[in-house]
Amino acid sequence: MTEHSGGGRAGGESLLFLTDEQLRKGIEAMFFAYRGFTADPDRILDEQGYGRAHHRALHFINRAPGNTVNNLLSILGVTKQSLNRVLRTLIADGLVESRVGTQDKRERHLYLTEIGVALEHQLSDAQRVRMRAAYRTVGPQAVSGFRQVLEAMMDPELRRKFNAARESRK
Amino acid sequence: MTEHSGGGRAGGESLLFLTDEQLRKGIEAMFFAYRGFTADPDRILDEQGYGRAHHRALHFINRAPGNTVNNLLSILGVTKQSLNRVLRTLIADGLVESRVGTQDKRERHLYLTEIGVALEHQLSDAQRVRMRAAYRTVGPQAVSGFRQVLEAMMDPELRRKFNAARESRK
DNA sequence: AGTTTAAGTCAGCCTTGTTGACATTCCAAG
DNA sequence: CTTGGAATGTCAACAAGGCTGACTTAAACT
Repeated sequence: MTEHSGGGRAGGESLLFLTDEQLRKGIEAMFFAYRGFTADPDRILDEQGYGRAHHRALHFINRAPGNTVNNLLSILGVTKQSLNRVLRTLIADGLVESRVGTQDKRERHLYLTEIGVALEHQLSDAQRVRMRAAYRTVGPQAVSGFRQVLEAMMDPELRRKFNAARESRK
Repeated sequence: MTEHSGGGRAGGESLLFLTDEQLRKGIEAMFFAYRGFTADPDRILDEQGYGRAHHRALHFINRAPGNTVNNLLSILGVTKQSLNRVLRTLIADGLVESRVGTQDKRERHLYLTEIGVALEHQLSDAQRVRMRAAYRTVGPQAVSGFRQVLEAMMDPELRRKFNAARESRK
């Protein structure tokens, strides 16, 4: 079952980076880094009485204003009941606006209000501060590798969506 | 509030990798990649009636057998009540053994049993398959960058623990 | 006219996190 | 030897945020 890589079968270049031990370290690093990655926004969210789910909604509404609920659901990968609970509070609190579609009136298009944008900026600024510091520390080449590995780890369907967004925003 | 990087102030090398847009893409990539990263073990855990919390406990007990509960708590960053609930089921199911300390009998040292090891392997194998595929796709240099960025994003205290483990296992 | 789709809602369940209170056991310092 | 504090474990209660299932409404498609 366990595929033991590295060791004997190096070709032109060393495959030592594929040993189980190296992969295990990568797994742990991913766990610890994700914690650091969410720590700062989590603190802000907590003060405002929101959670990580609200942050995700704000992020993706901000990224693609006017997106429909269904679209958001497929990006976030949660049920509509779960998303709706979050969306309802954001709309009630005046951070998100839900507009009836002009083409198809069944659809609701989501937009951040002014104060929604303000909170989203506060959250993403906090997150970017950490990420910018990390990026600066390691330099552009390491960052390029980072992004390559992350993309390769995504589910293909999500990678498609991820790169589609890249297209539309240049 | 927003710190606009990139654009004008490039020195010797381009700082375009530090623009808000690049950082935002990094944040999203992290979100999607983490989902892919946990997807495979999550499926296995679900079949067995366990959750991600059980996986984390199994992982870190396996990594450092004989670790105390307190130590595990500080690594996982949860409350003892939360960990205990998970630990109790794992012990009841015979996946984890809790031995009273010989030096200090208040401490409990945690070990995986044979079937605990078996499940841990099943889980980490699934996770490694995806990571190995990603690593192979992008090559050793990208992997090195990946690891550098992850380490730089961790909280310093956790980075210390992370690297301490590297020491002890070579 | 009938079916499908988008969205929303209600109810109930689960996991996994949290606090707070409390008991036990044991080490170590006075 | 006693007592304070540390390590562990447990109970109860709660919240966030997932989930399923059932059902409504409105609009669009066929």
